[in-house]
Amino acid sequence: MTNSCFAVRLSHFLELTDAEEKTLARLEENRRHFKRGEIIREQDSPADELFILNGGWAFSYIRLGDHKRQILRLEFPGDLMGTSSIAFGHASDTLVAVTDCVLCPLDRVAVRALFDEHSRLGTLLFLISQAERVSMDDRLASIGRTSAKSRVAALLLDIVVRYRIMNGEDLKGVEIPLTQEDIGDATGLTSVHVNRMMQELSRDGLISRNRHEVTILDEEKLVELAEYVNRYATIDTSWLKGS
Amino acid sequence: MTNSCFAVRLSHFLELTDAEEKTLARLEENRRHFKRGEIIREQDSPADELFILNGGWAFSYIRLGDHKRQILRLEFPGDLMGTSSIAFGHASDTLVAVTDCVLCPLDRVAVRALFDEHSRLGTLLFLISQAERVSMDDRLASIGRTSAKSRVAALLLDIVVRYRIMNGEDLKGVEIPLTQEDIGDATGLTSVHVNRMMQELSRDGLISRNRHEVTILDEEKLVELAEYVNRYATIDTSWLKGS
DNA sequence: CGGCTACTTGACCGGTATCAATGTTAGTGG
DNA sequence: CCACTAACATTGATACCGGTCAAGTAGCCG
Repeated sequence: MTNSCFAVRLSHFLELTDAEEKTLARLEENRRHFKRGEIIREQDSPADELFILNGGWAFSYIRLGDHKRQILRLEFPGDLMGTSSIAFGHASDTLVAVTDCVLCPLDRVAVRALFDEHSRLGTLLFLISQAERVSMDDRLASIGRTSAKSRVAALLLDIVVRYRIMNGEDLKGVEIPLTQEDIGDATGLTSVHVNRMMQELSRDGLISRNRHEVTILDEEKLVELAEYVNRYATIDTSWLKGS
Repeated sequence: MTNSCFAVRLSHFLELTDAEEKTLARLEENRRHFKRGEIIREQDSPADELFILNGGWAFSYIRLGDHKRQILRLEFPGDLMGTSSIAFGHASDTLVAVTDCVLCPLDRVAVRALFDEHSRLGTLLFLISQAERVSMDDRLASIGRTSAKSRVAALLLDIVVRYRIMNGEDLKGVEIPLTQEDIGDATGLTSVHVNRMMQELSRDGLISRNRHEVTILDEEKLVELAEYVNRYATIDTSWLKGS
């Protein structure tokens, strides 16, 4: 029995062999804890490690000159984060714990060993990184080419859809531990305007809000408004089947 | 002597062994030609192949409802494109030839074979895909959090910087075969506003324009305006050295 | 020469940002 | 449990960036 978050995630894509599971479990032997709001790793700092997020929410962001910030990705348990240090000797983004978090650091040498010893897992990691790239493509299109309201809708949908992967497919409501300023930094808006858009979404009957909990009331209309595509539903790993 | 575009690109990162070079060269045995403006692959069409771009410029885009388009990436010789089909059985984006192009298609089986037989190359592909992701992160920040003028400046800089990789580091001017509408779709602006911003950049003495050729006059100021980071310059593959 | 397609320009509009004030909630220490 | 405080959410007034619409111009290719 493994309690490797990463192995659980990967097994959603592919049935893993015992050897593969064992290797993955070893990656999570070291654990590090971070408190809510704590910075895990600072942009531009030297970094040759990446992290498996074992518990909690985190996000990454890029800081631009004087007070501008772009949140790049929300990270959920099972996500591999801080992967930019694979390509650079330093961090291209800042990682911050949204809630209390448990992380498992690994270094590049471990990544190389994984690719050398379990090329199928390496290929799977490559596949997943491509899927995440597509997800970033969608975000880019959302921010570049849709209205404020659609962008907020798309972010909320993405959160719910990803939350479901680990917590059950029939979930409608999520406690979102982000401030409206965070949501603004993720969608390229101001917190003031995020507030107005969320009120409009409520008024339209697409969502309801209670404190930080957001519930999807009319998912179909929300998907249409956001022009959202659920990529996670169509991932195809058939060509990796059979070790 | 190889004429594999891809091998040349990868050898910028790492000194390749003969066996690795030979394997890469085999990937480019099939070539397919596309004319300027021709669509290589349509969004949502079934697709289990990806392409090495051997010659010419191409780009990928996502189409959103009624007439909205987000250009995702410009592709230059040596780039691997259409990689979304690795994770999905279909294309998440449309690929189009900007100029006449030569492409080498490969399928997912070939990718898996590459990872199995040359895990170091697999790791390198993973590394490169992470570097490209960071580059997308920068674009996201540019579009989400900077002004129209900065976005156009960032796109121009990115084109010049990437063009230099294959064509010489001292280049200042590039013939850009994109319409202003294309540039708008890449930066999240309208063609009309792109036009205004490019005129401003000229007026400010940062660039000069002659037909479709753009010349960088004051790179330092342009970098500052765009808040541009040249990631290509800091890629670190030292941990892959030694097979 | 004619008919595209793309670029340029100007007038005007609307969506989102900005600024500022107030209300609300969560956290802290007494 | 309450008072105090800081952070966050909400609301309104106003400004401005970039979009929209429309017309005119310039290249380009048959």
